[in-house]
Amino acid sequence: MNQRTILVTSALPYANGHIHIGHLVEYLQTDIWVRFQRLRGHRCVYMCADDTHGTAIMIRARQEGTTEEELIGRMNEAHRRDFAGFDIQFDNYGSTHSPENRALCQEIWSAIRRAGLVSTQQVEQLYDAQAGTFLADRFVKGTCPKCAAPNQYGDSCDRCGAHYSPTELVDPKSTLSDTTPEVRTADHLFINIERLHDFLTEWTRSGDHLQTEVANYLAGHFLNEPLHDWDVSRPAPYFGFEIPDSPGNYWYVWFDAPIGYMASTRQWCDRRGERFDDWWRSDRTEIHHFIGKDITYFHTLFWPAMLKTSGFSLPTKVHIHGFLTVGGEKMSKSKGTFILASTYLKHLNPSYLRYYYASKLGPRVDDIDLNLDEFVARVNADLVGKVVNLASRTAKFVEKTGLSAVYPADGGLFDQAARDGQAIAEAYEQCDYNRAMRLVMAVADRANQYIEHAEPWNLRKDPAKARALQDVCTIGLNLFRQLAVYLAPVLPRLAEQTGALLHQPIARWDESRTPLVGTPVARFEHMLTRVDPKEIEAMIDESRAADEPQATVSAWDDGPEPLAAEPLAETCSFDEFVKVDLRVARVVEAEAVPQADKLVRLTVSLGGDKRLNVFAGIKSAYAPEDLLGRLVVCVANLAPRKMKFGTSEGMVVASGTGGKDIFLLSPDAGAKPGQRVH
RNA sequence: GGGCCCGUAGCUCAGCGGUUAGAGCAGGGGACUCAUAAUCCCUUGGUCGGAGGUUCGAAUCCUCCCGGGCCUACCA
Repeated sequence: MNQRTILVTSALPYANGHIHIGHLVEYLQTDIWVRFQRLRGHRCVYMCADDTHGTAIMIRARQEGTTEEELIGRMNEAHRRDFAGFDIQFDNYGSTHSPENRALCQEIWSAIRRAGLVSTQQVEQLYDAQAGTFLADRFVKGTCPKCAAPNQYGDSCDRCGAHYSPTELVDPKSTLSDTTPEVRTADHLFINIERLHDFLTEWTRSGDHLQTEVANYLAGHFLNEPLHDWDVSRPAPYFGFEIPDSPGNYWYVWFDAPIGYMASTRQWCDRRGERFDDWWRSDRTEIHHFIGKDITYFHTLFWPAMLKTSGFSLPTKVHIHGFLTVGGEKMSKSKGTFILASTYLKHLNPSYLRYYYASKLGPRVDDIDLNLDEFVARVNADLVGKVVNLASRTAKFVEKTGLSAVYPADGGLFDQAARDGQAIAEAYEQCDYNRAMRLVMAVADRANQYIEHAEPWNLRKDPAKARALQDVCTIGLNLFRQLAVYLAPVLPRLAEQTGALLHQPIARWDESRTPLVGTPVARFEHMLTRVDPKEIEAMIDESRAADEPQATVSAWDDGPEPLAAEPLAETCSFDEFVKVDLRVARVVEAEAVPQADKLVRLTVSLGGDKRLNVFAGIKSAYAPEDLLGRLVVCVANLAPRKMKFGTSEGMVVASGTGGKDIFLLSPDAGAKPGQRVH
C-alpha cells in the first residue's frame, strides 16, 4: 500500500468558552479518523489551536477585569486538559495569538495585496464612546423602528421580524455602557473575492473536495451570483493583529483563524525539524479539514481563495458535520444537557462517548442526537455485552496455557472477519463510522455465536478435551483481537488493554489479518465497566446546578456595564488589604464648602472624642443636613492631604459614576462608630 | 426574516426507482450458565409524516402542506 501523507485539522475552538459535548462531536470524529489513518500505516498529523481574536474576547477580558492574553492563556490550558481527557491526540495545539500566525497572516496578506484584490471602503457603524469601541449589531439594543417593540437587537426585530440597520433603531443603547452610541465612519479593507469566482466554482465541484450536498448548497446560494467583497479588517480597538500596511486596522478574526492551522503546523515543524513546505506547499500531502456546518462558508470559499492566491496547497477535502442535540433538543443549560467536557469526565468514561458518537456519525451533514437512554443501552449492550464479553468468557481458560501454537480450524470465521476489515476500513475512510460500527458488531455477533456453540465451559470439565478448550479460546480471543483492531481508532484504551492481555501490542490494521498464536495470555481484568445510569443523572444534575448561579444573577437583572466601565484592579494581597484601615464613623458635622462645586466638609466621629475632618466630593448627591447623624464607612488611616479649604484626614467611601449617581456606603444597623471593617 | 437538514417498527437508524420494507435495542417465549444478570435461539411489531403528481412500477424522483431540529443576522 502506498503511504499517504495527510495533514488533518479540526476547527479552532474559540477561546471564549469551555469545551462541551457538542464540540466533542467534531474532535472525536477527527481523532478517530486520524487514528484510523495511522493504524493503516499512513503518515498523518493532527493540528489544532485556539481561536483567540475578536471583539468577544476583548469584551470578556474587560468584564473579567483581566487582559486578553491572560484570558486566552487560561482557556488554552483548559482546552488542552479537556481534549486530553477524551484521548484526543493532537500533534500540535497552538494559538492564533502566536508569532508564527502573525508571520503567516502577513505573508498571505502580502500575496493578496500583490494580486490587487484589496480595496478600501467606508463602513458606517455605531460607536460607543464610553467603552471606546465599535459595536457589532448584537451589542446594540433599542426600539424597533417598525413595530416599536422595545429592547431589540441592532439588526432585526424579534417581535415583527423587520430588518434594519442599527443606525435605524429608535433610542439605541450600547449594551456595554448603556450609553447612546454615535454613528461613525471608518475605513475597512475588503478582499475582492469575486475575482476568484471561476476558480471557486471549479474547485467546489471537482475532485470530491466537498460532500455533494455542500457543493450543491454553494452552487445554489453563493456561486450563482457575484460574490460580495469580504470585509477583513476591523478598526481599533480590536484584539488581534494590526495590519502592518494599514496602521489602526486589525485583521478580522476570520482572516487569521484558518491561518492558525498553518501556524500550528509551523510550530510543530520547528520543533520536529520538519519542512513546512512539505505540508502546505506539496502535491503529495493531503489536507483534510473537519468543521461544523456553521462555518462552511469560510472554509469552502474564503479559505480556498486565500490559499490559492498565496500559493499554498488547497484542501483535499473539507469534511462537514452537523450539530449535536440532546434528547432531540438543542443543548439546554436549564435542562442540564449543556454538558461540559470536564463535567462529563467527572462522571463517565470517555470511551463511552467515543463509541456512542462513532455509532451515530455518518458522512453526511446531518445533526446527530445524544439520547441518554440509548447511550446507556448501546455502550452496555455493544461494548460490554458483545465485545469485551468475548475476552471475558474465554481468556481465563487459557491463562495457564496461552494460545494454541497453530491456529485451529474455525469454519472460516477469522478469514471472514479479516475480509470484513476491507469494508470496515472503507467506512472509516468515508467517515461513515456508524456503518463501520454496525459491521464490527456483526463480527462480534458471529464470534459470540461461535463460543455459544463450542461450549468451552463444558470442554473444561473433561481433561481429555484440554486441547480442544485451548483451541476454542484461541479462536475466541483472535476474533476478539480483530474487533480490538477494528475499534482501535475509536477505543484506543481497549486496543492497549488487548495488547497487554495477549502480550502483543496492536499497532497496525493488518494485524487483523493474521491470527496470533502461541503467545501467553495475561490474567483477565475488566476492560470496561457498564454505564451506571446514576452517573448520568449526577452529570445532568451537576450541569444544571452549574447554571443556577447565573440564573440568580439574571433574576436580579444586574447588567455587566459597571464592571465593564471600570475593570477589576490587579490582585491585592491580604497584607496589602489590611494596610487600609476602614472604620465605621458617624457624621457629626456637615457643611457645604461654598467655594467648591463638589465638596462637603464633614466631621466624622470614631467614637469617644476621636474626630476626623474629611472633605468628600458628594455635594451633587447629598444635602449636608441629610448627612448629620448617619453612619458611614471611612478610610481612617489615609495620609492627611492639604486642600485649599483645609486638611482632609480621611475618605468617606462611596460608589457611583458621579453627579447624582453617588452612593455612600452605610453599615447595617448595630454597627458602632470606631469599629474596624474587615 | 433567510437558509439547510430530518420525519421508515416503542427507541436509534439502514435502505434512496424494481422481488412479500430491514438491523440493533426495547417487548414476548425458550435455551445456556463460561462471562461485568453478559450470551444464544425463536418471536410480536410498520398503510415508510400527509396530499397530489411523474412512472409499467415510489419509502426511494417532483410539487405543496404538516411536524421536528439546526444555522444565520458587522458577513449569506
